[in-house]
Amino acid sequence: MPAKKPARRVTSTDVARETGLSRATVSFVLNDTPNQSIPQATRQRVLEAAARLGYTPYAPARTLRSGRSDLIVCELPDWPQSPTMAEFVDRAGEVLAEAGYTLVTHVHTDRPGGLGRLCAALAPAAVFGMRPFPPQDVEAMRRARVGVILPPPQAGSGDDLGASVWTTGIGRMQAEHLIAKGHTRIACALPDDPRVSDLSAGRAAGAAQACADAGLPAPARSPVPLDIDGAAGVVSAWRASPDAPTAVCAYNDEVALALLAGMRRLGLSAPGDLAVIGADDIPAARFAAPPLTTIALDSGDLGAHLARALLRTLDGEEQDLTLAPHGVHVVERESA
Amino acid sequence: MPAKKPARRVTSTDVARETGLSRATVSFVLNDTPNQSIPQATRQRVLEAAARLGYTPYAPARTLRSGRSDLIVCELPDWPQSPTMAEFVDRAGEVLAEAGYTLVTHVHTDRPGGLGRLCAALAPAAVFGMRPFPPQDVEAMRRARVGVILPPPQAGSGDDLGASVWTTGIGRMQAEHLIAKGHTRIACALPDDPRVSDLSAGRAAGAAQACADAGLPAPARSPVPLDIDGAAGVVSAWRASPDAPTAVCAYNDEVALALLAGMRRLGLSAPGDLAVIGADDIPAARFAAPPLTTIALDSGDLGAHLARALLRTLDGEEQDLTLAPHGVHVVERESA
DNA sequence: CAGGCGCACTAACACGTGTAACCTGATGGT
DNA sequence: ACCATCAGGTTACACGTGTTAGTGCGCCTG
Repeated sequence: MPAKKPARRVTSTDVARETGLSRATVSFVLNDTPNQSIPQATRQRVLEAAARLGYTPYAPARTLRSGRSDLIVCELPDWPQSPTMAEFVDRAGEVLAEAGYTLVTHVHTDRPGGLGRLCAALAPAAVFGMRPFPPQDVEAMRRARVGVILPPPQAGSGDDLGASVWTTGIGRMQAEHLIAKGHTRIACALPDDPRVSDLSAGRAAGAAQACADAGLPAPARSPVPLDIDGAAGVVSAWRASPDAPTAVCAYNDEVALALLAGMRRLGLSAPGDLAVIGADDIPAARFAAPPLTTIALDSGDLGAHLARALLRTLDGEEQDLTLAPHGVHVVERESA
Repeated sequence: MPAKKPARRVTSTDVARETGLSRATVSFVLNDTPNQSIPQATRQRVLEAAARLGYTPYAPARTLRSGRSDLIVCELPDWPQSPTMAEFVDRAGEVLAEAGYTLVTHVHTDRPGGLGRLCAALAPAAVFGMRPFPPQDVEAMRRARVGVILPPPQAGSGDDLGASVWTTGIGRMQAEHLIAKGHTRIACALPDDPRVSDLSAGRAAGAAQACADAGLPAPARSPVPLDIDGAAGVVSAWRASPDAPTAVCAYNDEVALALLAGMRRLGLSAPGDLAVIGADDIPAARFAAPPLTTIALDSGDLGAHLARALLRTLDGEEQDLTLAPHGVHVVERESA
């Protein structure tokens, strides 16, 4: 491997010259364009030359010509990413690759406009994420002629994609588990991180629905600081209140772990003094004291499912995107 | 907002027609090409029309013309991603954006070739990641004329980027902390996940270096299963061995949490019976019992630093990429 | 043997952009 | 009076690809 790089790109013109054919014929072979009669011998000759020269079609030119790129952008949340998330992206990418698309991800930043600039640079066929995009970015995507945007910008915050699976469904399942265990006074523990306020509100709303269905009072919502003393303070406040909750739905496993640590400091333990259920099933959950009961979802399946829905929408079918809560289930350990 | 979408892209021809100027003049204004005399009035007119029409230059065409794209790909590892990771990407993206580049990420998958296809589709200016790329992908990137690849493929696994900061440096600092606390018999706890075997080996090697520097015997390496019983088994085995370790460097916080849980099951506690130090400072670390001492690194700074090094390399400077361990430090809690 | 027809292939255009080269008046210097 | 210069533009080409509209040519058929 020489250090000098001539830096000359191998184009389809090169393989045309190599085979003595025209560039058009080469293109027909490489894309197996239908309604073209090309003898097997020629076909072989082209493929061989292409492989020998190491020809790779230049995507920008292809995109320019065809008007649409085969890229799909997935916006990753900046909240702590479980291995779950990697699996989600992995499976979604697999499904999309099968359909000829290429998946790239983009980590969300607080500065708005980043996603918009990205879409201007990529001209992707579709963009999807787990929560609604800021209007500024949506505008940029529209200008970049992005075909499909998920969740759709016009959907209210109540019935969009994020709400259906990652939020409402999870919160509901948390509360249902606690209710099945006999609890009647339930609280919701929310993080005080504003970045996830919409998500946490959604999960709490799901829990509230489950309580209403069971004829129970709506759960109180308390922000929980992510340090031991702060969490202990919240627990003390709960126990001092007139209708003290006996169980709590934590926004996620980290909030739940904070609560368990706070209880430990107060000499309390779960589930006896207070049952705690988390969400996401992060690896640390099983090592907590006591091991944390939580909600897991098979995000691999979810990713594949979502990707398929996206493909259908790209094909023009007006598709409703309310996802069935595929494989979301309770992982029962000891804390609830 | 009408439902009908004419789906016509706004091109620079449109703004030329709108202003009554030629397309070239428009281009000169929008890129403020030097050595062109354009009166302020015309300039204003163009900018205004561009804004009014919502013109966005079409990246594929621009890339095709200029030969180089402004994209840079960052391959994210599929190991559990701490918020740390998001911060790393965020800061790196910020620095690159200042220089006119756009950062996209791609989550690593086990199937090789994914990254290669991505590069063929994006034709990025550079690709960087945290560990060496498989040869198949490197070949694809070379064909796609990717300018800079980090870590460079020819570098051995000993001195590349990943080894310098994420592995050796961290392992060394773990061991140094334990040695400073008076420990002389140290063990290393490795995960049994093959995906991170190279990383964990690097961290263990760093710890071994520190021990050698202090004249201590090389630490034993034990794989730790990520469940309580398995971890407890490893701890028992250590204590039964003739030269039982008094402290252990865990590959990361999750392994450390597993060890703490295993010890708890055995009725042991840290740091009295066995000191445990983790790495990464995940949020759950501070909620462990006892709170976990660990190594944190300011990955925001690290990302910015790495991005700047990448930019220098793109500018042609032959840059050595051994990163100074920026802001890696011990977070001392109670477990060690 | 003229005409029609499928085969194998090619010439030429379009996509949207950046830029080098050229053009046209007006002005200034000698 | 004449050339040089310069402001303020425009024309034309290149980038690499996909695709439409042909173009010869051999073969079959009436």
